[in-house]
Amino acid sequence: LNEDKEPACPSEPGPNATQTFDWMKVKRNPPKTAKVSEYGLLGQPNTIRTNFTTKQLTELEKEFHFNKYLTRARRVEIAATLELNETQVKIWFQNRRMKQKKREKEGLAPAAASRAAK
Amino acid sequence: VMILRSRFLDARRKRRNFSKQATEILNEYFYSHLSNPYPSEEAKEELAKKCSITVSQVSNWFGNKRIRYKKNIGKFQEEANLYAAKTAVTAAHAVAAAVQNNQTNSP
DNA sequence: GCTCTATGATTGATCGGCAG
DNA sequence: CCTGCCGATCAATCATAGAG
Repeated sequence: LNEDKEPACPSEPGPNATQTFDWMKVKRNPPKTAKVSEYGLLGQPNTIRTNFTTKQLTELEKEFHFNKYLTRARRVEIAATLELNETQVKIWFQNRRMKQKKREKEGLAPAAASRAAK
Repeated sequence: VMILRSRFLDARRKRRNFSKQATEILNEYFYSHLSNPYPSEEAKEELAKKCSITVSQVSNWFGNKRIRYKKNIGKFQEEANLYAAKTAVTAAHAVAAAVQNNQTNSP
């Protein structure tokens, strides 16, 4: 189902200096958050980004305040309650921790920055 | 769908476009490093300071730039040539300065 | 003033590397 | 060998700023 394949790609030296470097070719594998069973095997189960519901996010957020890290048991419990994979719960906490760290960092730097700016 | 509207909670999304000067600096770096537009943490901090924005904003800018650039290289061709020429000039100046410095310091 | 595009930010998920 | 975490990044999307 993929029609990649550009008219020219290998060594296509454009007239100008702009070439096609490796980073431009990087392709991420599509999310495999699927549980390929259910519904007739069309080819496209869940290769898309999951949209968490407000309820799920609220619960996850609540749990995060309780514990920044999950135990295997807690993860299984939460995943079942919110109808998510253990992986999704795991990844959510991972991202949440990074977000937390980013905020703490951004929350302190401005003080020094505003000093010189203003 | 009703769930998606919860996005309104992001009041901080009241973004403000970066100054033209900041964008200029970011683009100069991007196009002069087009073979690998991934600034190190140190480079990001330096760019952030020069642009008067946060390091996160620099990261966001490069993230968006890289994705959008490769999504439609043709659309940025003009911009790419513009900055390529600009950096070529500054590079020439840098070389000239280096040469002169070399002559006066290492006889 | 409104429609359409450019752009900054957010976020679920991936990639590579490291530790256990 | 396998699993979780970190840091960085991707990729799609949201919401607004700005161009026409």
